[in-house]
Amino acid sequence: MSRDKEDYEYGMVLPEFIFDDEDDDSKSPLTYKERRREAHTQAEQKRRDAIKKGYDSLQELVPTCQQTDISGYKLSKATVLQKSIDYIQYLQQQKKKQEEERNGLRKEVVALRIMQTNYEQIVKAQQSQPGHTETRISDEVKFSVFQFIMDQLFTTFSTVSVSNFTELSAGVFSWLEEYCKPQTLKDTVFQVLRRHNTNMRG
DNA sequence: CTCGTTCTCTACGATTAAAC
DNA sequence: GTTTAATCGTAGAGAACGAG
Repeated sequence: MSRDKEDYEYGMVLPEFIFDDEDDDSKSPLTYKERRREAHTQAEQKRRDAIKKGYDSLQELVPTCQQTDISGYKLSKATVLQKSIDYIQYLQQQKKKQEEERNGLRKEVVALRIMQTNYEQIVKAQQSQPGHTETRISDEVKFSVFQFIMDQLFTTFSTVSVSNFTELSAGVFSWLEEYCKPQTLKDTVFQVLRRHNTNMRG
């Protein structure tokens, strides 16, 4: 491979084949310099095509870039880049939000599992109490008990003032204290059960 | 390691087309 | 008519890489 000294001044891009016929100018009408220039032009074109392809792919990927602008013209490269940046930032925000939501739900699941375990233990303890016998209580009796309790609560609640929130919350607290005590509710239940038994006998 | 070759990037001027 | 953005061809610098 022999080249003129002046050729080195360009320090340019060329595939090996360009130099193949260097010693025989009759094969090509183009000078060495011209051939180098053409090859470089081609390479540059190829590079620009790759960049263009990259912009096109980006535009296809980003939903906000998929439509052309109002006038119907293709979005500028700067716009494609800016919209892509905006979209990536939006996705990052979404991801963060979803992660927070997921963590919240996980905590909720843990709390609910603890509650479930507690309730299961309560049920288990009640079932294993000495003297406990499983007796079937009819839906009719259950409904009477429920109805009686609710009637009584409703009657007593009617004394609570609901004219504004302050009075309502104050009223609710004293109402709970007075009418929703376990002992009171227990008495109510016994009362209705007794009445039910009397009716059955009579 | 040096040298030659190839690849990649930047810069610049010219041109074109759309927007203002 | 001017401005702006995109595209093209060209030149040159430097990194990357393989051969010797």
